[in-house]
Amino acid sequence: MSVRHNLLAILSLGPCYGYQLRTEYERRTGGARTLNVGQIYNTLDRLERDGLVQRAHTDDQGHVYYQVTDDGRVTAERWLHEGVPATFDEAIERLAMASTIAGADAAHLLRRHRAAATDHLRRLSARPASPPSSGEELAAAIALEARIAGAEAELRWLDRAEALLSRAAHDGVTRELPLSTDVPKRGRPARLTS
Amino acid sequence: MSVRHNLLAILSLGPCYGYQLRTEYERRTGGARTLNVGQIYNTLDRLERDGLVQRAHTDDQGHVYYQVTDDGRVTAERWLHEGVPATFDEAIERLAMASTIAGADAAHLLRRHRAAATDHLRRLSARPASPPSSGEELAAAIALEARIAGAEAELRWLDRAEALLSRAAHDGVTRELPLSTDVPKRGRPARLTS
DNA sequence: CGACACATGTAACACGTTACATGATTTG
DNA sequence: CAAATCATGTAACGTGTTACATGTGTCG
Repeated sequence: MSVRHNLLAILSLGPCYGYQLRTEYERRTGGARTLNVGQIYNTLDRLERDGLVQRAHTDDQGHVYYQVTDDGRVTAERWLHEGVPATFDEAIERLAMASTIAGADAAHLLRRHRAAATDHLRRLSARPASPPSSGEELAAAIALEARIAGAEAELRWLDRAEALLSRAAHDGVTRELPLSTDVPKRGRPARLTS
Repeated sequence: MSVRHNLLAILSLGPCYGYQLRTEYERRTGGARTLNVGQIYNTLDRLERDGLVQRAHTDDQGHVYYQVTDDGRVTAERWLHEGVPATFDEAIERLAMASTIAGADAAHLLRRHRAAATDHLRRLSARPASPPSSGEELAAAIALEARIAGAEAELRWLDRAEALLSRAAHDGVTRELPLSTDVPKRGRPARLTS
């Protein structure tokens, strides 16, 4: 449910065509993942099937634009702001995407994530840490430590992210990224002359 | 590729029937995830299709046993010991499973994980941390910090896991879990008389 | 012209998830 | 008998991944 929601969130900024979504996706996720182009068209078909996006116009260069429906806008909004991310990875995606979206309350989202992560960590730490006395308990202890370390990491990351956000605000950095306006040029790229 | 490999690793300990695999899976992963039974049969079919397991005998109670093929044994072995887990989650699964398997060199696996994680963290930290001056850089910085925090968590977890393993060895805890021998009883469970 | 990036799409497949059907067995 | 668990399976669906086909426009 990740690519799907990310694309929907981008489309909520305005109509895009498929190839463009790939660029926007990478800009807004720190270039962590690169999307196979085919998957974009796949996902657009599925979003359309579910009534979250519609085909819009085709421009004079043949770009096929899609736009969110009302349903899609609500869904994107909910994905960004409601509920609690189930995994660290999902939290990252949501916050990175939210930080680039005008109107998204990244600071609020961050606080909600932190509350959830704190709670999660508290629950994990609640169990008594008597040393494992069987192979089964040992495996469980190893897995439990992993979840604890993950929750701790999430909290530390949220602190650093908050610092980044407030520093950026202080420096007057405009957080929100509008859809890119520079039109990619087709054809073989000019040779680098460095 | 996770359920698949875990089931294969369990089967490399000896023939199992489907429902049994569910129990073994949960014992060996700290009960983190509970598997829908249907998925077991699904996965067994796919493993059989790929020549990694075979149907074996059916016992007098109707339990349908599966056993690994030679290919399957090699694949399980490789999954546990070769290569480097791509994600934190995969590292957890592998180490927890390996810790319960006789003949698996958990300590060796752990050292390899640590080397990979150290390297990964070093690469992530290499980039200059000049404060982001655009929304795009901000998103990238947030994502990067997440990856760094995750890598740090993995290292800390590996330290704790190593401590758990060596403490268990010192305490004489038998790490390896053989396939459970207690036969589950069918039928409605006896009422708790606490 | 040939290489290469932009651009759209199709088809097949992998894995995971869930709902459902079916039946045996044991307890209350 | 009714309820609950053990146990096997089937069918459908969702997302992600990849390979492939096709075509356009530009640079060298």
